[in-house]
Amino acid sequence: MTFSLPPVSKKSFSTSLREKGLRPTKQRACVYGVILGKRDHPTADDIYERVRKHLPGTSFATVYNCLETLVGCGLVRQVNLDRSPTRYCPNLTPHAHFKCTKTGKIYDVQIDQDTLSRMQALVPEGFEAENIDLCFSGTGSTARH
Amino acid sequence: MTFSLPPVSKKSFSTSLREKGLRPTKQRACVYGVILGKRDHPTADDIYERVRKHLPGTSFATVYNCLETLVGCGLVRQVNLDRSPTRYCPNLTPHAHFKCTKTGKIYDVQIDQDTLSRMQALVPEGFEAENIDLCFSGTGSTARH
DNA sequence: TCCGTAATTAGAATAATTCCATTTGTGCCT
DNA sequence: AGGCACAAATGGAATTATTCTAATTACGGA
Repeated sequence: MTFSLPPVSKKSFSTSLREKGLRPTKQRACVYGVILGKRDHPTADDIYERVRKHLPGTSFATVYNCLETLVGCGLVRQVNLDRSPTRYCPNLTPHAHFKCTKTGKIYDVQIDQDTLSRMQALVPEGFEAENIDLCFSGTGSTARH
Repeated sequence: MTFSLPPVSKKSFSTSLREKGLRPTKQRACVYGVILGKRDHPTADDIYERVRKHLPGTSFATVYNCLETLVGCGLVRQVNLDRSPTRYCPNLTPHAHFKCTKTGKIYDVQIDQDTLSRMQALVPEGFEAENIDLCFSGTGSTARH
């Protein structure tokens, strides 16, 4: 397994799903759309709110189902920081997260290939890392708030 | 803030607490003891079970309180991997975690100072990281199970 | 010893997520 | 077109880790 810089090709939403024998339903498209549309790190709850503006009948279970599907297809990433609700992220390039302990705001932090390789090299002989998660927490830039 | 290799001195349990004006109660000592005694990554639930063998009256709230206190004093580290229950870890050296997706087992992975510095260098101008969390998930060594 | 506060306790409350049983939608085959 | 089989969505109940609350207990210092 490698973590090279552009890890996922610009494949279309429908194609990614169909490759796995899954259907590009309107709920899935909508969930994907609202995550992509606003470059923050929404929780399932946030996504539910946004989706219901477009498809008012949508249930919570559906939002969770769709998210699971999208994550499974590699269309969005799941971000777990401490105990807070899971967040979702359309940025598929290798990146870390920085969480400001004061504001709760989450920032993407790019990881260069060199550092990525080094991190990967930490994994001992015989272990195969499919996924790397790096997150920082601390105080955000005073310039930004 | 630095993440130099031996980040916490070998201060005694009581001293660490008293420095913060907290009391080294028997419950706190016991919680600390059971985490230290078995070098795994127990959940609050595991810890509760173990503590009750020594102090049968102990409540769940107390376990959580004690854990919060110990984490606050830097005596144990909190480990959050994906959505699973929080785990606790007496290893205070800078290290990452590897979670085997098959067995659920968690391994400590040492981080050398050089890689640590590089990771730290990712944090953008104006941000101050108090904490770094790095975790891998994938399949563990076949040699080990 | 007594007092004030810290710590513990039991149980209720919360919040995110998952499960379940049912209904709805879609693609396919004739 | 009609019907079938199965995938997906739905509403609500259930689960689970964790936190809160109000009441009790235990220390440490005057």
